[in-house]
Amino acid sequence: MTTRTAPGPRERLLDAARRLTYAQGVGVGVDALLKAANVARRSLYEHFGGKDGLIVEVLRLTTAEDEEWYRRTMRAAGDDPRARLLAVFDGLAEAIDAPEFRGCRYLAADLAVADPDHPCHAVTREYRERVHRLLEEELRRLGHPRPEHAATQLLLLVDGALAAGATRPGVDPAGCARELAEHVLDAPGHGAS
Amino acid sequence: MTTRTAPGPRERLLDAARRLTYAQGVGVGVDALLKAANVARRSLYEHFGGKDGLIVEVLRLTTAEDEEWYRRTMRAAGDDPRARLLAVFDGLAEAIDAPEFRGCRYLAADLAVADPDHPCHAVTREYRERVHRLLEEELRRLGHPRPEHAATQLLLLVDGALAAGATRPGVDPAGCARELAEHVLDAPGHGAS
DNA sequence: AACCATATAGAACGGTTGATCTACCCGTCA
DNA sequence: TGACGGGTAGATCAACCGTTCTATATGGTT
Repeated sequence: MTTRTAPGPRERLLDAARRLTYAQGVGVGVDALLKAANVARRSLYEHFGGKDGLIVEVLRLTTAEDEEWYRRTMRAAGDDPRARLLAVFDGLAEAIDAPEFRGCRYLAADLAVADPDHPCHAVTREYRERVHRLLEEELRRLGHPRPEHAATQLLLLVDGALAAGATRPGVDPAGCARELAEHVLDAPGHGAS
Repeated sequence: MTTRTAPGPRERLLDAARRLTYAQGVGVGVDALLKAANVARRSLYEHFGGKDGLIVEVLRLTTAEDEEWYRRTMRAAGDDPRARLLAVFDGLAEAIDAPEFRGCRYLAADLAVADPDHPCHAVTREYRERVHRLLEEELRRLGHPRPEHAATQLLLLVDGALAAGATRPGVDPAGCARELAEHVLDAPGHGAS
């Protein structure tokens, strides 16, 4: 039963780690995490087995949230598949404009963790597959002739927008990506006059 | 005078750092760099003042090389601006296919170094501006109605392709990006029949 | 031959890392 | 009342971090 009480050490740790690993990368020190979460050292190792376990759990949590963000964003955009897909880029624009925006946390994690067998890569990979399927499904509803290919293109635009948003302040990457996304959606062949 | 003799400690360090910081990120240890370069500890601090100095110098070096790569790739593609711009994405496909490919080193550096005042950010930022100008100039030659905007879009496609190439093995991000790049180049209004 | 800049090799520094451990505190439930 | 699980606080550990140091070797110049 998950009643609404004061958050325990586990939740505090997850919340602090979500913020700190995004702001400073997965290289944050354990001490900083403990201090930010106001949690005893021991609790970390009891709940997550170590720093790596905490990081992977944070990724699991945020991927689930972000996937839900895609669903919510599209749901709020109505029924038209085209509008729903373009709404993703409008939402992206907002996210990039946020002062704490620092790029895609999953790309950052993948680039920062050199070991290809580290469990965090499996989490990020599955997340991308889920988003890809989400987009693909919507493209199918739109009647797109190549939904899988187009989904890959949209995902590339999302990644590009997040990267540009993190590295080129002052431009409007989401807007740029949105224009290109329109070209993706307007592929010939799905004759929905 | 820079005759062709056996590479000194400085060059060996730069070469080792270029490889290791790309393979393992800028978080590589000094010991690993020294061992890979077969260089005495002291040489690092005499030549670069410290690890940060070495890293920044590596970024300066590789950005110069990569900018030259853009020029060379476009030069080899002939005179037609359109072919020259699309050739960039063909070259990207090759780079992504290379076994040692691990994404964009500059994006990785920007995401890994949290301190916004770290000198490495200035290097990467200037690099992106230079590439942007390169693309913009070519778009101008093409007679594109919005060369600056289109250059931003092409850069976004490049970043997206590099990101997707690093995180989604099996797909062909450069090919996807190339298709979208064609849409960018085909913007209406530059009446080149 | 003497000198000097430039290497190398490696000890040692203080600080920090992630992880383990002991000691204690407190609310719950038997 | 008493035991116990879960939390805190903090000492402690080995390992590693980037840096500085001394001592020594090498190669070219005067």
